[in-house]
Amino acid sequence: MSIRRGPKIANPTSSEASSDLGKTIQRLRKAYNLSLGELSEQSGVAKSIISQIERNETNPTLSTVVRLSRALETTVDEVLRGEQTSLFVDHQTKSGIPILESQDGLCRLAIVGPLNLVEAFQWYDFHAQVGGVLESSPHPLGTIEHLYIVSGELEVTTGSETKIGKAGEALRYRADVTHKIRNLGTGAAHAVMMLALKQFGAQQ
Amino acid sequence: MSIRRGPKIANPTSSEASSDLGKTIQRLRKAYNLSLGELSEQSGVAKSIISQIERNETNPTLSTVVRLSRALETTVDEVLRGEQTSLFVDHQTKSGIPILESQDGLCRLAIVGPLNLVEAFQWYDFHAQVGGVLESSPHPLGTIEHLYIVSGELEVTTGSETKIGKAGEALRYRADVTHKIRNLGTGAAHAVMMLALKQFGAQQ
DNA sequence: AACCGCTGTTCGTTATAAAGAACGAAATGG
DNA sequence: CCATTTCGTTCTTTATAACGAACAGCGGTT
Repeated sequence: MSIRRGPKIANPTSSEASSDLGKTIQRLRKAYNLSLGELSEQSGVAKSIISQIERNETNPTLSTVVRLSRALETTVDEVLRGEQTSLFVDHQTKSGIPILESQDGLCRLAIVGPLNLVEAFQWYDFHAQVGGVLESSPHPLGTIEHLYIVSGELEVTTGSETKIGKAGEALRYRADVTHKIRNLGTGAAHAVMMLALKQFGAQQ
Repeated sequence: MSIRRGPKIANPTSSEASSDLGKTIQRLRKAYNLSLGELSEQSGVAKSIISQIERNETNPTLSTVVRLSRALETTVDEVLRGEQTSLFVDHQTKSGIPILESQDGLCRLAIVGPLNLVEAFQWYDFHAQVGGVLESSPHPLGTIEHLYIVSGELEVTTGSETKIGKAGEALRYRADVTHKIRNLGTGAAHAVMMLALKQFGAQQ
């Protein structure tokens, strides 16, 4: 147990690449709302292994990591560095990493639908508990955000304008400025968000 | 041998990540003029393994690839995609991959000196057989190239100007335009090249 | 309850990645 | 010419990554 071959590696199991891979993989998996089984199917990696990787109990093979990062629409390096990006949604950088929870822990964004999205559109599933606030820094110029409120009540502030939407309503607003989504209602809120980047089809 | 577990992987050994890692690793290693033993020492990976990796006879662990790509001053993704960058020297992208041989196979560039170079300077060892031509696309604006000819005779063309240097002479020219180094002499030529990026100390 | 479908975990097995030593082939040089 | 070094490869052994199946923990039905 003690005597190992590698004289350099401090820690036998954890991948030695400082930032724990596991947490990042898990964050991404959850951001896509995938279960271990689903990611296993998508990536071709046994779910038992994914489980172990997420808990840093194994030192995965390169091919395994490649398959996982492909299924998660990202690159190996991106997964490696773990980049919290510190903020919430930051898609400026393509293949940016969507993140799970807002700072207050009350909001949750998840990428919706099939993987392999085209660049121009991004779908999200948005959950906000009472009082939750999601603040996003500006997206690329021309980006429009569509918010379809499934249940609850949400207030959107973009620039200096503020609007309130109730269940069944849809809000549409520019997302190339700082914007906020707030749950001021009495219960949890659920919405579907679409981000349309400028390129083509800014409408619909 | 035949029945494998992974239903997805076509080829058991080769890392499944399309571009053969091995060739890239080897190209980088040779660009740094390292032997297997030396790279082994620098990276902490057994040289036998590096040998196998270079011949795509193994499916390396992530940590192994990380250690190698660190020692080779690059990133895992860079190594993965193999990116020939199609051209010869292309340092625009930091952590760019220096390449071994010119298209005609007659020139050879090798990074000189210790690893962990600072950004602003790059040292190369340059060998050109008779008739060899090294054509480089422009480096970042303001970059100046210094060529100290150790032996042989070289002709440098930068923009529209052409000069010839003999052994013991040094040429200095702008490298932010397409430039060519040609060995028109009767024997092989050997030179040391320094690339000075604009930032500070364009002279020295 | 017992029964599903789902989650994530653990277990047993097999193939193999990694290390180090040993090897043969060039290159060096005395 | 035969020793020495250095190169890359091959060999042997050990630890373990990956798999699939079996498992435990939960909600939700009938």
